[in-house]
Amino acid sequence: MARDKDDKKIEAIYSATLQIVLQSGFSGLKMPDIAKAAGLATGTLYIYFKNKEDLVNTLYLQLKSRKMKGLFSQYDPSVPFRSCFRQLWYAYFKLNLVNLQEAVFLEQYFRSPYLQNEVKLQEKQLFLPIYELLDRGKKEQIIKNLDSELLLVQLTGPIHEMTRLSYSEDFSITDAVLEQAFQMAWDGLKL
Amino acid sequence: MARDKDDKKIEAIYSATLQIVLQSGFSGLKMPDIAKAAGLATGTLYIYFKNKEDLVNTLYLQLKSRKMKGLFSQYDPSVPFRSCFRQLWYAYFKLNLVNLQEAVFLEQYFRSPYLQNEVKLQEKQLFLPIYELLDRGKKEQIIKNLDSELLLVQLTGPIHEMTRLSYSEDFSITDAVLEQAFQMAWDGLKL
DNA sequence: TGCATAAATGAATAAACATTCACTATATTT
DNA sequence: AAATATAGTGAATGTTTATTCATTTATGCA
Repeated sequence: MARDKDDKKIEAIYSATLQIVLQSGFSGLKMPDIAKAAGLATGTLYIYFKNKEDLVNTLYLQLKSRKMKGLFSQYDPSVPFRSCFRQLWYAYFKLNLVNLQEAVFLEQYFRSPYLQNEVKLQEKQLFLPIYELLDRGKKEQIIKNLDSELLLVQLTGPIHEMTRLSYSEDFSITDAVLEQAFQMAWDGLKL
Repeated sequence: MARDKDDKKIEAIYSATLQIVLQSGFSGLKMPDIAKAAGLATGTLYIYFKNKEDLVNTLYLQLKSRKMKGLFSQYDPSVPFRSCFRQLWYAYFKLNLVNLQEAVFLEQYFRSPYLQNEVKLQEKQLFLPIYELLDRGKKEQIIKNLDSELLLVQLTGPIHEMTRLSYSEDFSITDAVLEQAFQMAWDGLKL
């Protein structure tokens, strides 16, 4: 045999891609730029990925699986409703905030020509445990008895928005701010 | 003189651009496609706009001014706080929903290489009357005394999210749903 | 240590795309 | 109705960007 492929290089490519997408969107994403930012030659990208589309789609799947892990790794549906809710809210928030790059990539991916239709459907399953939790809260008469889609929008919207804000502005998200945001989310949903 | 430039053509170009950005994002925006969708020859685009960048930036300014008008045309700060608030919330919602295409364009524009730095600053002024309204609500002890940035996030986030949802899913936004969404927003903010 | 094999390189090529331009069509003016 | 000035056209051109490939470099194995 000979040299092995290098996992660190793959990570470097992913990281470079996310960085560029954050700065310039998908329309600013160029293979030579990715290579440069990853400290590689252009051709090297084609050893690890068949082409640009493959790179983008593989990265998407990668992020999705990380997202899954981050969101539900600590989740325990057996504790009281409000604790569940709080745990998931914080997990979702941190997921988005800590990895703004990834959040922006996903946002852009979903409006790009790379998006495959099947992917769209898969995405919904990711939130299945959350839908279940909301149903439970309605049954236990703790939260408003509204369409789960609407409730979810109310929950994720401010988080996504805040994530965006935290990057462009100098709005620092302290623990206190976080708790205030959670309180507003809760007040909006609770009966 | 001779033929006049045709305002309908400019509108067709704008409309085609918005449509494509909605479907494929900025990275899917190609001059030949714009021309085709607008029912024009490629070259015609260059009669109305210097180049692609000019087209995109001009459209941005256009949308921004429409947004301004739509948001504040009915606004009357002399009525009671909750009425003001409700009026602006609905106005902002309709603005986003009715013109999903425009909302997506703006979202993408702000992550594109076309974004000029000055534009970023101007954008904030657009919301000045809203900041004032929030300050008033805090002073009158009607809403929570939190950072306006945070309050705004809580308000606009779900609206943006819902707008996105309304396109991709078959989630129909009836008057009842709208009122539920408003109620949640209000419950989140009120003291 | 040296051979075999695959990774890595980056200049060369191909493909995609923005832009131009020689030409045509049409409206306005006299 | 002819003259003319400008809009409109789309194939041709130039530029940017994705991809390939001949060559070099590094690694694992005998």
